[in-house]
Amino acid sequence: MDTSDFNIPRFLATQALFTDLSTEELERVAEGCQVRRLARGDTVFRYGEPCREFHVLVLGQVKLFALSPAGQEKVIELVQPGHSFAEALMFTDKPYILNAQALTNSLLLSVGKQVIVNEIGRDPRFSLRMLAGISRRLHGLVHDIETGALHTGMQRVIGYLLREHQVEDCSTGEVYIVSLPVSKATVASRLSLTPEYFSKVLHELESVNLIRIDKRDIHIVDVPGLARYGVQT
Amino acid sequence: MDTSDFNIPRFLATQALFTDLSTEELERVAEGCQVRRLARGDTVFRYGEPCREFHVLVLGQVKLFALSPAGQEKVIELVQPGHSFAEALMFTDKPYILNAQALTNSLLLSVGKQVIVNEIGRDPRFSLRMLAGISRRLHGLVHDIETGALHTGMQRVIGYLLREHQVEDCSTGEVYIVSLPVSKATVASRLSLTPEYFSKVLHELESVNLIRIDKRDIHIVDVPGLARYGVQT
DNA sequence: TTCTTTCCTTGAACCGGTTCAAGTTTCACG
DNA sequence: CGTGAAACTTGAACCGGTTCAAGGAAAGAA
Repeated sequence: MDTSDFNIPRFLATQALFTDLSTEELERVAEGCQVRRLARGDTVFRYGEPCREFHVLVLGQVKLFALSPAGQEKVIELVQPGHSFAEALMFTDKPYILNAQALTNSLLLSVGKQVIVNEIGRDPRFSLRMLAGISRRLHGLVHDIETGALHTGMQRVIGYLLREHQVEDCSTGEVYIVSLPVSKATVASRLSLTPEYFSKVLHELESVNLIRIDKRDIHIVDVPGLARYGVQT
Repeated sequence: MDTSDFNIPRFLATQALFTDLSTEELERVAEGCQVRRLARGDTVFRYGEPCREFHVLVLGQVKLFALSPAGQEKVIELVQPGHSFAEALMFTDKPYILNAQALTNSLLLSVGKQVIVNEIGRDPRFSLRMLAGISRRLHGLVHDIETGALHTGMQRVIGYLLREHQVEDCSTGEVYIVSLPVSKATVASRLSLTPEYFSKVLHELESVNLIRIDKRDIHIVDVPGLARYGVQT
């Protein structure tokens, strides 16, 4: 987690967006980048600030969130290592409409707008990858609006557990484990629930033997049963 | 509203996305387009169908909506003439994740994916306009998620009225008129409210003399008062 | 270890918004 | 016009989820 020995071009090459770029191109892009170390709680950007770059998280965790006038916070997205954020905000020439904050000590790579615009001018395939990336993000937001408006809290929790469980090791026999990446309160906000209600929902699912709660590890005991419990409730 | 005498290149030229294109380019793009007349209730596309084009509404009204398993519907967006939709879905090579249906008799221009990809290869400025357009859409969705999670029904209604009122003629002295573009039930769904509750909220606002309801015309009697009523309630 | 802080849980009261079930108005169309 | 369907309103009962308040469990720091 040291900024000095971090090889920017090598990291860029691992990103889907920058595949196919030659070594020279990668180095040129790296020129327009900036590496930042963040401590837990550090702000990456704030609502209203001008936006001249997008960000790729190398290590750690970052949350994107909105704040209500009253100060209440709604998590829009939890960013994991290897993922980027705020690409879209860069292209509208408008200030940030969200806040971003590190949830743990993190390493962040910020890519300046100019090098992206250059690359778009140089390679149409790059444009298409950029468009595809932003479109995928847009897909995700539409999905969130749908589930927010059409599903109950219970259904959103179940949907979250079932969507995330794929990632985890499926070799533990019949029991899948979802490790919550962050605090329960933060996951709750991501799902538009209060921490209290999220807790109640999880414990209801445990009481009917569909999951087992072990700190932040949720053991999914009965996957099909969990899916069924969603539609009826 | 006849398809035969509709000049595609001329219409394309009025779209922000296609500004700067030469007459020949516009004609080439027009080759990849298709004009469709739609009757009220006609489906433009359905969830799950493959997506090989995006759409520009020339005349009429179209709603984009999600359907819950139970058949309940949530309006994601109300499309007005001159506006486009489903650009983003085109770039992910995934099927439509929404449904689109005409609310009134409409005239629709569908632009094939191939001509867009061609244009991206030809002109980086076109890529940037495309990116800016999709990014703006993404902005809107983030805004919807925010207000959906952080604001009450009353606040969403007030926000809607205040955002829309700008468009209307501001010359009627001190009274602004917002004409609901579609049925109250549809606007309600757009705002994630039941028709019943939307009605109650509007009539509450009328009872405290902040608005006057005249069919689909909402006269905003007291703009600052309305804005204030939102924050306190 | 012990202290402190943060995170999580639990229960009871409460409320914003929904549902259901009328009734009324509006409007398109013959 | 009149008539039927669609759109809108209204009230009462209900419920999913929030709020508030308190206590308990984990995790870090000293």
